[in-house]
Amino acid sequence: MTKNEIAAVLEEISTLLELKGENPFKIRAYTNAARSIEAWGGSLSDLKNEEALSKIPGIGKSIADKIKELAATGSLKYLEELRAEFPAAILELFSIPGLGAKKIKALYEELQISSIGQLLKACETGRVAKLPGFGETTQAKICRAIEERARHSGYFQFGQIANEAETLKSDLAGRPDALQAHVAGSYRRRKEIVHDVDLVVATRKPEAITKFFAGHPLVESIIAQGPTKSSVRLRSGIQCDLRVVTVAEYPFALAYFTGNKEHNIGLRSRALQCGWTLNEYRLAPSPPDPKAKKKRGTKKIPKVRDEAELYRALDLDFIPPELRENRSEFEAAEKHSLPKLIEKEDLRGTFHCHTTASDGHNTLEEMSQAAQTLGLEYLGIADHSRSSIQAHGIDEAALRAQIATIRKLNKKLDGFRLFAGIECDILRDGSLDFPDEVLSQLDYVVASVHSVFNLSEADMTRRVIRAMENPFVTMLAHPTGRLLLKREPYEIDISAILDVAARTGTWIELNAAPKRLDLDWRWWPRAKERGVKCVINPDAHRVERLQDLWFGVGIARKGWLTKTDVMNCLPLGKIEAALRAKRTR
DNA sequence: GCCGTTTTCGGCCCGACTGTTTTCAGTCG
Repeated sequence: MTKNEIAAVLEEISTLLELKGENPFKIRAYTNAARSIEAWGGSLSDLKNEEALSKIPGIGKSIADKIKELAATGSLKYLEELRAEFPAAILELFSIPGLGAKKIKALYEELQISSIGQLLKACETGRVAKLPGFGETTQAKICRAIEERARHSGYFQFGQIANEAETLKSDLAGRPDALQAHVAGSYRRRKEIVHDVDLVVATRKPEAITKFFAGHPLVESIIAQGPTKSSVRLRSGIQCDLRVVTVAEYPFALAYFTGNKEHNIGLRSRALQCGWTLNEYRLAPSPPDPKAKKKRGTKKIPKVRDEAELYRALDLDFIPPELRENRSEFEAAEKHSLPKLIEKEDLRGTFHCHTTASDGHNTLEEMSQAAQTLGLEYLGIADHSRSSIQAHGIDEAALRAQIATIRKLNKKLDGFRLFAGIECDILRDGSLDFPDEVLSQLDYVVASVHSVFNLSEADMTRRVIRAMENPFVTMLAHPTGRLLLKREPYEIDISAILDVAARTGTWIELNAAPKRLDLDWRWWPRAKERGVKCVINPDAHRVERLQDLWFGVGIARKGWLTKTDVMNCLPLGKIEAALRAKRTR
């Protein structure tokens, strides 16, 4: 049972309690616990440990017991009992926008509807519209939502919607009536998966901005539209919300809609301690609470013109959006110990790229040229090794030829350097796809798993560790093999992998391809603690995809990394020494 | 069900929008 599966169970309990009409705060306690587990950086084995469990915020005795039962047995009696009270398919009704617990309960109790199929039928025969609290409009909306649902899942990789988000932002910012415009929400926090795009615009003419937004060519349909808030569906299928505020309200709205929710609660409670209330529009004096035994503070409310001043007002250093996940950023901001996060400009080169020699779409020369255009000082070429048949892996002869070409090209290059590497398959038993004699000819080796994903956690961990113990292995690529929204990570003990990385000096890749973003940002603070070095690689199979490095930097920032944590921030002169040093450790 | 520099009991974020109502409940973020 993985961390995310446990979170999913807590989420399901919360939904079932909602259907039962339980105490809303109890329901929220389960949702909070689920989110808390998801966001938590620890490993699964810690979940069996009572002390570690009780340190996770939002988890008390009752939920801790349930998690222990889940971790130990893989099932939970309490959940089974709850499930028995409703038909299994009823939960899928929650995926229809506009349907919540109350409406689903009514549909179930009045019309015995417990699946999307039954719901569609009932809408088509007009029975839904006759229920109290429903109507013709609601019925038609449900029909449309069911059709919409068939077209997309509602979840998107960050990279899939980045273009739309940036286009809308710059088009809105370009309006003469827009005084400020920004993308907020999970996109701004650089979450790997987003399910909507939030935009905030400051203006004196809300109607003009709203009208422009609703008529934008990227907008496919309008979901809701009011004086300050509009929701639309974009062509990609993602929902996009626009909030229109005044200039004075803008910093509050931007912070509020950037979130995340737990971070906002943290900000609000800090405001309360000062005797203020914080919402998406302003800081205001807290209304007197007749029940309060003692008076709260009544500090004078300072002027707030931007987000930094908002954080300052709450006695905090500015917290970069990527860190706003309620994972100890408040403590660090209070103690002035937030790290100076890595910036895009800090990257000097990168190591994991493919060419037409294996399954890439551009030649060595084209990739080299593109890297120089991006302003990089070096580029490592790591084509697939011979066992990766599906990726046209190269054999020893082709590899030797590529090494020779790279050495020759380097003689012509000035102020830029190509490194000869390989993305070497880690075979089933943890041995590598080429013998050491071949690997020793290269400048570096990227080791990765591309086959036999279904080993047990112990076997997979042993396999990867064996590869990492080879001194010629410079870095471990995409350590969990996940493909976001497509393929689950294979079972592997990342905590153990990080220990071995620390011991052997093996760099761990942050694969910047938006479908991977692996190793996950939640692990990086732990990696850093143990002195493990990161390398941000685009895994580019064509020149355009070198730009994925940008996504990698976002995730590295989210993992609290600075430029000293990331090997490819080293300039050319130092990276060569670092590559050599890795082999002679 | 969780939590505590005000607390072991009594709080727990709250505003926007929609649709069905005729002053508000439900949903969403």
